[in-house]
Formats: sequence, C-alpha cells, structure tokens
Amino acid sequence: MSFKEQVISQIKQIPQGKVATYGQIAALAGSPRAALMVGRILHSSSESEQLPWQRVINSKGRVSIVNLSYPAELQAQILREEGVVVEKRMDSYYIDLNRFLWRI
DNA sequence: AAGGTGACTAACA
DNA sequence: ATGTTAGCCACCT
Repeated sequence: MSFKEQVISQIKQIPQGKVATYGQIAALAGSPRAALMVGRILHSSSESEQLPWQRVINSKGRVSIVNLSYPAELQAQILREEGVVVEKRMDSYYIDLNRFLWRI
C-alpha cells in the first residue's frame, strides 16, 4: 500500500465534525514529515476520490485551500454544516484546533 | 533514473 | 508578533 493510499484511507476516516492537520495525516500514514505530500495528494485526488478535503487544514488551524479548485468560503460552509466552528479573519478561515482536531 | 515540486512545518531574524 | 528560510519526502515527468 503506497503512502498515497494510506493518506487517502486516513483522510476518509476523519469523523464528521472534526478536522485533521496535514502533519497529522502524514504521521498516520507513516511519514511524519511528508505533510506537503498530503496536500499534494489531496490536490490531485480529491476530485477522483470522494475525499473530505475540507476537513484537512494546516497546523495553525487555518484553511489552506484559498484560491484553488474550490473557494475557502465553500470549505468553511461545509465545515459549519458539520458542526465545526469556523472563524473568519480577513481573507482566511480559522478553526479552533483544541476543540475540533481529530484525535485517535 | 534524476530532478523539480508542493493545499506543509518549525525554526529563526 | 509577522516575515523569511531551510528542511522534508513521496509523487510526477
């Protein structure tokens, strides 16, 4: 099973109403420092697979999606529907990791 | 096969 | 406290 597949499988396991960081997912997939890869994998496979990409954020609790395939606005909206509190500051969206970070 | 790259992170200035 | 720099490592070409 490739790192990529492990990442995808882990992301699929993030429960609704929770979020995870790239670093965390990378660690779960077996390579704690391949956080960048996680983002890359998401970017490339989020459309083909049905991944909750909106639940994956960076270490500061900030949405990294900003101006790519989807507007950060959409991510924030989806998360709020799941019960996650998303704070909007300037142009970015922040999430309270202490409350919503997914823990195993 | 080798090198460039990225939806990152943590450490510094 | 914000901005920059340098590691990072598996994927893609």
